Amino acid sequence: MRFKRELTRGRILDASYKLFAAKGFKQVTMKDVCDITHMSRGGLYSHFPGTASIFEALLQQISQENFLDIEGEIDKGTPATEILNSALAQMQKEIDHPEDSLSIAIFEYAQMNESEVMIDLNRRAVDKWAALIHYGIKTGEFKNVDVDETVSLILYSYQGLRMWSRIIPMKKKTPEQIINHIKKQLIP
Amino acid sequence: MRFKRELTRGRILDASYKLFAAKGFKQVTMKDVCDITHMSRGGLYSHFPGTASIFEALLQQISQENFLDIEGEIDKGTPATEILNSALAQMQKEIDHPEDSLSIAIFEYAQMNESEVMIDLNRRAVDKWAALIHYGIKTGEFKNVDVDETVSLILYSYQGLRMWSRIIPMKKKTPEQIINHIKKQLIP
Amino acid sequence: MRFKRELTRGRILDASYKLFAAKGFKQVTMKDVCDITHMSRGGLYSHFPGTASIFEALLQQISQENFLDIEGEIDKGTPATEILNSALAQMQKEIDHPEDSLSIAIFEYAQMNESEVMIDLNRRAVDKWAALIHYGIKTGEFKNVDVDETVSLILYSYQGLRMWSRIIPMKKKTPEQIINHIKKQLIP
Amino acid sequence: MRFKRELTRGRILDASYKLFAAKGFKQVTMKDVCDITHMSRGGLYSHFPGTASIFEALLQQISQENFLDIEGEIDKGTPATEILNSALAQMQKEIDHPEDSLSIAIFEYAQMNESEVMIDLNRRAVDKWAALIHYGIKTGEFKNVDVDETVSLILYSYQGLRMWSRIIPMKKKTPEQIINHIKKQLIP
DNA sequence: CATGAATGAGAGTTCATTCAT
DNA sequence: GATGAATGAACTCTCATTCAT
Repeated sequence: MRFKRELTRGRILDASYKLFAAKGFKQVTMKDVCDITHMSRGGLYSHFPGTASIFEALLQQISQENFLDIEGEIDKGTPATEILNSALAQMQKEIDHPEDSLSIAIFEYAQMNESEVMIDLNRRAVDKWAALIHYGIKTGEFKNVDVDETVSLILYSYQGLRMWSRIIPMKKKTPEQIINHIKKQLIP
Repeated sequence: MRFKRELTRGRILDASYKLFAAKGFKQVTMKDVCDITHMSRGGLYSHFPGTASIFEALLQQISQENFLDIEGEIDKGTPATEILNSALAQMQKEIDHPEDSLSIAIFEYAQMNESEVMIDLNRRAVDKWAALIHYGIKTGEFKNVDVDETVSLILYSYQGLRMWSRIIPMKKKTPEQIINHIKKQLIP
Repeated sequence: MRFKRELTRGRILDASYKLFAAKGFKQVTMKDVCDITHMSRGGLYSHFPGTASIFEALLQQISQENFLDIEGEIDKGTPATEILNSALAQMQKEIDHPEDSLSIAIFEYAQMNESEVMIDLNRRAVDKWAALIHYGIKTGEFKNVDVDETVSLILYSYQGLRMWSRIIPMKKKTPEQIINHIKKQLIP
Repeated sequence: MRFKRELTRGRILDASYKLFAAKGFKQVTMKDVCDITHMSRGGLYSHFPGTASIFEALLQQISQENFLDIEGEIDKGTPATEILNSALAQMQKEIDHPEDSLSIAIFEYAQMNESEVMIDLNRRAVDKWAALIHYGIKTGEFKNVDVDETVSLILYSYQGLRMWSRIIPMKKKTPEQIINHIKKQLIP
């Protein structure tokens, strides 16, 4: 039965991903999840004691899927420019399809839960980007920029973009401009 | 009695500003507003039919208060550098005191209401910054940057900063770095 | 409106007295009270935040109604024997009509709430009976019994009686026997 | 397999005894029993269809264990005083350790189930004590008291004591006083 | 107009009980 | 038989909203 339990759990997570992506964190109720999964109240509660718990499981899953393994690529010796392009492409993709991303839900969740999770996620993102830039500078592919400053610039302009792209219609070229700007900072 | 009505309205708006700043938009209930204003349910409803309505009145008020009248300063011939510094200082102030700002509430409100308000606010911000940068370029104070790109950079990195500063503890120098970066883009 | 509020409150208390007397404390839900008072959920909750709160109000009321003012009678100089007879008659009445009494509900409530209320009620009962017996001894109406022991005997056999009379059919003479026993202890 | 079934049944009864003693009857759920016995829902249900059924089995068991076999002792010719002392000692023990006893659970159960069980238990207790007192009177060890009255006094003051000792902190000497009182009634 | 009592919809949560495996 | 996943009923509690006074 272990197996069936895992299956249901997976089904719940998949379904609620869609809910959270569409509605953010607070707006999703256990009833919503019941409805979308066609499960009963009690059944759902036996898997997760609340939406926060479901969301945390999703965060776990996401952070393990590890969108782009920058450190791994560095170790493999992939050129910094190539890694940068992949990472930026991924960013662009998320901004272009904001409805598929948990960004807003994560933000709302973070607001309500003084959890270390966000601090952790942030720190890991900072570390990744810092590693990439250091690496690019060392290989001579990147300009000798202020690493901290550049990382901040990348992360926060990205966050700003991806959150507001959910709110206001954004010209297609806007994220491209930001991404270009970042490239110009780094690539000679 | 027109006058008294306006007073009460003002009292409601002042009180709810605090609520929205502290709790965001969705989390504020009409009951909260009743409690904080010591008004009766019916009384409050006779002024505003719901929290959205209160919030819209606040947005109105804010956009009229017009934090920095960039166009006005340009007309007065204030040096572009000086206007820039004021504008950036204001940004920094808001980021340093995120608990006083409606940023998150605005964001939440925008998410739930496909309202033109956000688009409008955004367009006006874009226009202001574009005007400033054009002006600075014309007066020779600013470098000949890509205006659109620079405006996007400023606005979205600012949004990213001010929203995430509510969520994760941010090093004091982080906003300074972003602001410095912006200055470096513009000022030779 | 103060007046109406008090009226409703009284209505709720009257109705829930019946419920608690019939079903004990735990078994009564807010829904039961809604049903019996024909009030809505929210309306009821605006008066009392839960069954415990209603019950506490009832206890308050009861302890103020002050079934028999033993101290008062002593001050008035009523003969001890007469006071004793009244007090015992009252006990008998409660045991004969157990369905009208909150005894079981009080017991259940006490079990769930480490409240001082029970300790208080108990202490007051002890004090009353002790005062009466001391008084009777002083006036020479009562035998020179061990006051503490007699009070314990009275109170606990009474409690035992009134609780078990709810559970098992009790011969009419059983409480009479106990009461007679008590009288024999005290009256020469 | 008959054997294993009995074992499991015993395990369930032992575990639920603790639950009932700690929480009373109503407060114990089938879930609690599952948890404490580490059994599955279905497994438990295949033994007992509900908490009432478990409790009834416990009552059965208890009444068979026959805490003190008064009739047996009488038949053996044990002196009435000795039997009385044992019986009272047992009472005192239960009052001193109310947390080990089902008293409250029994009471709650009786309230909810118009069952003959309580009437039976009560009748048997009455019979035992009556037999003992008659025996003591016959052997000349006890005074020639009113048997019915004395039995009522013993049983109900005992019930009162043991139930209220769960609710209010009771002075150690209180049960001793009651027990002494009983002894004084019987022993010249 | 203001008041605040009352309504009722709906979210959260817990369990007794069933049933496919 | 045993298992434990799932169901669904029942309860608690909170608010937006209405309406008699």
